[in-house]
Amino acid sequence: MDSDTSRVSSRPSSPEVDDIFLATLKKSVHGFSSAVSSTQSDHLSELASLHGLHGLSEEDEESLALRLSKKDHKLLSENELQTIRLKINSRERKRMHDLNVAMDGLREVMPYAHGPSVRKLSKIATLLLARNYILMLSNSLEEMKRLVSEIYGSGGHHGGFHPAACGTMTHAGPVPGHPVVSHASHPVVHHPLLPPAVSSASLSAPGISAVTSVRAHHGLLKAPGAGAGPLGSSFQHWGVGTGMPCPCSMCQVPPPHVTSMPVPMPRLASDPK
DNA sequence: TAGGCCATCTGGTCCT
DNA sequence: AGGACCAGATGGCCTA
Repeated sequence: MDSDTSRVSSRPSSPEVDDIFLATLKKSVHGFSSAVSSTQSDHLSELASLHGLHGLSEEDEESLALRLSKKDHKLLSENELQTIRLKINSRERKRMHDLNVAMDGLREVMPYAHGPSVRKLSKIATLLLARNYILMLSNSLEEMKRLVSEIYGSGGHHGGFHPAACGTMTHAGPVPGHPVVSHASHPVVHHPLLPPAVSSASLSAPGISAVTSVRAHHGLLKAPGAGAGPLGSSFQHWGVGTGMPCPCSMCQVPPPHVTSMPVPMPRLASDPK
């Protein structure tokens, strides 16, 4: 959708239907259906009359157009077909709009600078960043588990720790040095998922420089370091104050299986594509 | 002006 | 059969 706020305002992802319809008509005049002499309602009303239907509302006419048999479709004029096409287009727009909403939701939870002065991540950058973020969090979790095992033994026993102690530790908030610290509420951060060139230096630059840098380094987003993950093995996970991992069960959730390669989305049926 | 990003349209394919 | 999904084409907007 939009790559910056100015484009958000000037190019909404869901333009008014009237505008779209007018644009479509305008395109039709220059396109395949150049003879637009009467309204779609007129044509559908005529067709409805053929089917013994009268006094149709606009919605009725639209649904009628969609329920017509193939035989009826052959009888449709270009305008009726265009009405159906508009309906299909509308659905597609809605689908893409929903996709963009989901993409915005993903951007919101990404550890990246947000705000009116910062350009939105592009879709591809958002997806690549999300992937690296997930990999990084998975690696962090693995590291946590490893340290817990080292400290409390292989049995994973909590020892003298009481769950109440959890509230005073990592659950209270992001620990300095932890990747989560560079979250949306911190506009200027050292970005854990990006190469140094696009981390603190780039993000601290005003305006578009941040994402411009991201775009200039797309390739770097694609390949997290093998084994060490996006952050490398030297990443510091634990609180500076306590230096102790949280031993509670929440911190020991089995990590998801992480692969170093993108996992293809499952397509339910056999898809030759 | 070229390139990047995006929204939209469109036709094809798959699924329910 | 209708809707969802997908990918290619197209054109607009913006930035360097």
